[in-house]
Amino acid sequence: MSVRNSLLALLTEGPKYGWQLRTEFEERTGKTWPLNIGQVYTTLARLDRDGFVTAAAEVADADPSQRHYSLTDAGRTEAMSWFASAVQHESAPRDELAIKMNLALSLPGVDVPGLIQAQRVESMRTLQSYTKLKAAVGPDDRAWEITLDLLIFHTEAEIRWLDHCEQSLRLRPARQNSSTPRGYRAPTTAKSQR
Amino acid sequence: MSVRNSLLALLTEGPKYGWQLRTEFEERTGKTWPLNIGQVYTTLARLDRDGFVTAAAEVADADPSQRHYSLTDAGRTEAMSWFASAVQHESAPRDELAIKMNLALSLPGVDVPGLIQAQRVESMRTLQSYTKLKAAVGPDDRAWEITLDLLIFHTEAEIRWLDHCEQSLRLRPARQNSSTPRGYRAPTTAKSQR
DNA sequence: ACAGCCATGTAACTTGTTACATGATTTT
DNA sequence: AAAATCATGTAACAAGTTACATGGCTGT
Repeated sequence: MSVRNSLLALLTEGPKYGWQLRTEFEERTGKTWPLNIGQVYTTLARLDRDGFVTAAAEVADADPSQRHYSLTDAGRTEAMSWFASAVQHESAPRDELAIKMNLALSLPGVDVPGLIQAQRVESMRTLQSYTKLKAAVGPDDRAWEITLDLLIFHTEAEIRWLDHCEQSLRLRPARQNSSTPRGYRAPTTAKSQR
Repeated sequence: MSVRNSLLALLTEGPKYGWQLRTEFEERTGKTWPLNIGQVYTTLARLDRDGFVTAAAEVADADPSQRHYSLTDAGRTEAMSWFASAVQHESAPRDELAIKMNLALSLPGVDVPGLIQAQRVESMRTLQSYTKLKAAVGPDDRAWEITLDLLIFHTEAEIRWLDHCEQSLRLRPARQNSSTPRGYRAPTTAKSQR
């Protein structure tokens, strides 16, 4: 929903056209997340379909090649409620790293220490690149600065967690999979279950 | 790709059927992310289409109502390379909270301190629920435990970041939007620009 | 008999995303 | 004249997700 909501948010300032929305989105988020121009148009079309925006007929001094969109009442409400509501993390998108780690620990033959090390190398590389970028941020560019801060905080948390996992693994090595599947419809001929 | 990769990973242990895949996924990830059974079947169908799994013809002692799938060579390669590669965070999915904060700061009329406070309340509520859950984890359930640890680390990082933003805001309040859009095709009749 | 779980699958939809086609204007 | 930038849009696909339909088996 990020792109969708972002376009609605930008349109609270007044009618804007597709190319402009992309430029403003990228500028205001510190150029962290490039936005494909095609996606702007598909998203605008869907917002139009859903009644959140309409093509603005009259915009003063507008280039005729620019198609401006403006918020409907429903669109304005939607944008406001986005800002008013907190981002949920409980029923959040599946965390790929956590899932991977869990499965790696429960499957035989996966090199868990290797996985941890590879991920740590990658995360530290990422963290360093953020740190370098942050040192080069201009004094006025708060967007870029706080975005980098969040990314840094998250990456640091991830690295701490990797250390944590490694230590847990040292104390209690991964079992070679003795889990007995439960809860399935047992074959009538009892035996099986590897 | 999380669901897709997880199913491939689980199938490295041998042929399994849809319902079993759902149960094992949920058990091995600490029941953190419920997996709709329908999604298992749609994902399996797509994996089949893409040549990563095939319907396993012969599984000993199998209930005829259970349709087992097994990995193809391509599927096994895919699963292995998932474990071998690090999760990328640089070109990562757009962080909704960072985007929201940036837009809120750059738009007039958004109650940024209110937004921060609402998010903090939510994040602290989430953190507390994780902490309570962690206290109740059984000694054997490493999956659940490390998953909770990651969620806790991430949530703590987020709260610290919210504090950080608030302080930045105190030092340097949000401007009432004096940004002049640049880089667009200027209307021939110079003037405009709101 | 009926509820509930095990088990399969399909249809439909959402958001994100890219590749492609088209053309005007501006700069080199 | 060619290249870059501004500007629009469509087609098509990936992945996630839910709602619905269907049926067998198990326990009360």
